Amino acid sequence: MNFRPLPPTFARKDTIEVALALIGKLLILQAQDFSVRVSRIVETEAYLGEEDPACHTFGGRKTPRTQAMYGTPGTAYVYFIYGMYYCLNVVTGKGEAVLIRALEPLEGFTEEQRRNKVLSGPGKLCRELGITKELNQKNLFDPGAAVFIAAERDGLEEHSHDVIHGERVGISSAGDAAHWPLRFGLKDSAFLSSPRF
DNA sequence: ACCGCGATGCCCT
DNA sequence: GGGCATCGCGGTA
Repeated sequence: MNFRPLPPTFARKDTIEVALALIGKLLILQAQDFSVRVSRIVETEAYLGEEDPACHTFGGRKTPRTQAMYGTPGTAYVYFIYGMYYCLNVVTGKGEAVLIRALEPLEGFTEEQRRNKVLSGPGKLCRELGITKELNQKNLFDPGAAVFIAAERDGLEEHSHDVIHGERVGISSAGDAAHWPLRFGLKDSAFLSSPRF
């Protein structure tokens, strides 16, 4: 598929802007056997660092796990949750990050996988794509890497598209922060995660 | 359609 | 030892 690399500084912006800008971008995986899988980012969530009760770095926590979140903007933060799932984030710097919540399979997937929406959820997409701690702290904007983010050429990204927003998912114990509208989705996409916006 | 719950292991106190 | 940025199942309606 035809894609356009993004500047390495892509994620060096306000976290909410990055969460919005990532909608419509491509996540590309190149395997050792030269097979390629391409998907479109259709849903993200912003995590606003030390001031955000729902964020892993809330209160300035510097632990082994949160190390990646203080890395260079554009690095991957992959964490393990509920004993069986990984979740993938794009670090934006200073302890903030954007969670990738859902993808639309575009290339390198079967019709059945598309029908079954195997990438519609933060845990599901990592399971299906084989994303694990191995990817933690890797640069996500290097077109030579096994996993990277790029823009779609002559595709959705070249046209205007509407983004909807809603409350974040699964953080009910974070007080008011649970209601902050930091979840973003591609309007009318059939590949958004549960629960509905 | 919605709701409740169990699985399962790491992280942090 | 408690909690968790999830998911899919089984029950009730």
